[in-house]
Amino acid sequence: MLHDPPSKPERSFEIVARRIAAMIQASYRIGQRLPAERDLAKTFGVSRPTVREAILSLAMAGMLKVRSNSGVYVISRQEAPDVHKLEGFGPFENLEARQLIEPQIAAIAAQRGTEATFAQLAEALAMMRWEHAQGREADTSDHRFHVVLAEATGNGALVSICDSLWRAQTESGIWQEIHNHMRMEDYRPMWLRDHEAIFAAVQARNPRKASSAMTRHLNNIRDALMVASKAKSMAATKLPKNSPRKIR
Amino acid sequence: MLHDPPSKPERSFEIVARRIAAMIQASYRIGQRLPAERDLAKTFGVSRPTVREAILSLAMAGMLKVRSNSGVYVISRQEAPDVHKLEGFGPFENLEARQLIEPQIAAIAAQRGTEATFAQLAEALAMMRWEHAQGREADTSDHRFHVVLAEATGNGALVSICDSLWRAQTESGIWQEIHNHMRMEDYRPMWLRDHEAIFAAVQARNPRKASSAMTRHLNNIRDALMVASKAKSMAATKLPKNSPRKIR
DNA sequence: AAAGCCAAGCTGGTCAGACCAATTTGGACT
DNA sequence: AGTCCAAATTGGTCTGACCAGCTTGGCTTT
Repeated sequence: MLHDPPSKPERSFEIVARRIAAMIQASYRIGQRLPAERDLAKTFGVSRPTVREAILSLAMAGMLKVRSNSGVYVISRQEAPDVHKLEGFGPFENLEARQLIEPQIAAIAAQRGTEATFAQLAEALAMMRWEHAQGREADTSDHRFHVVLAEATGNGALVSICDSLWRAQTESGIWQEIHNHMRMEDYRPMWLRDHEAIFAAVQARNPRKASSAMTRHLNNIRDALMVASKAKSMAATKLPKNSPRKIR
Repeated sequence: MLHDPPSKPERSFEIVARRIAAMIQASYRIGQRLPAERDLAKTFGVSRPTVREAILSLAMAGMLKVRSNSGVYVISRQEAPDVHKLEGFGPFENLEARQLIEPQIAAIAAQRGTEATFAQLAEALAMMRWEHAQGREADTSDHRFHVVLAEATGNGALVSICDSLWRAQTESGIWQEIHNHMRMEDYRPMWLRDHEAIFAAVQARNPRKASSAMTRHLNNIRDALMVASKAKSMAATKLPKNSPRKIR
């Protein structure tokens, strides 16, 4: 009851999309037509609108092609960015990998970044401030900031890795648990300052500063994570239940 | 703009999506909430499912963020340029990522490696020599060598990344093509020397030497790749006749 | 018998209305 | 003034229906 599903309220079309993707990878060839929407709906036990949303998402991911009044066809057997499946590692392992890679990404971004890059980074920062002002976690903007930085390298492999690591970290149950046991408000100014420093260094086209700013940021995350991890284990031993929940 | 007026039955959600995007760029700020789906449907004179599909497409494009039971929020004023439709990246992008990561993996392996690590690396090297003696490509042993090195870091995330990058590289069609256009025999002694140097540095627990040995190795791969890539493109343009075509 | 033609049926595209669950909000109560 | 609860709001999903273009199979015509 306490620990059953703090789970992800996943939209059902996402589940259906994954099942369709799996079905295709298992037994469909390129160019082949999928069953009709109505049949898929019956197969998966959902309504047609849900199936339509799943198909649309896969079409946008470049996996399917919808031809009106004809059918849905497979145009690629691999779903876009699931190249790296990083699951089952602790947040500390994940963080170490980020510490290895992201400072260098920041350095390259400082060299190769364009005005468009800076604009997108500034956008992410603006959104982060807004989310913080709302008293909300800035997960979306944080994700976007790091991915945009990776995109600035022009290297799709690095984008994919950075994206995977970020997702794996925030989706880890431990990470979520920890967020419940610490006052994130105390850290938000630091997160914001970290990102602003990275942005400034990148925009100034200073690779070394960008790299060290990113290193500092990730070190701060690691420190916070260690504090929280310790607090959590202590709380687990001393507080059986009824710990004051933060609003999420 | 869209020079296809006659027979382009555009799906209505695409029209709605464009209108929403225009609306946002005209008068919305980041973080701001959009009107409710029902209101948008009324505004644009379409049904709610159509609005939902439009919102979903913009969400997948990284422009909007949907929060259940709360609303739809602007996270970027511009549509993210084909982030999700990476058609797979070239071998050079892949190699650059490896150049960023693997030297550091080697350095960490030199610090944390155990006797078991050294034994497995030596095994991989022995296999490599044997495969070369057989006149075969040493892909299996090469793969194993790099993965074992990553495993020596004790970080599962790094193992996964290293493994993914290696697979993506060798599985890329371009990589395979190139192998057909160059005499790999000429390079094998170099590959072997490279790996032996890495192994020696790791076993000597010298992180700096391990890192630079790995860098040298990857630089050699890059050079060979460039030579082969050039040779291939020249062969394609200048030698229509008598080029040893592979049967496809 | 072969060629062409047309209607019935699939299939995606869209619409309308309804209910649910989670979030938000505002007022009532303490 | 602070707390707490219930109603309103909002996205999530379902049902069932109708439309328009493509497909197919049978039928007519040559």
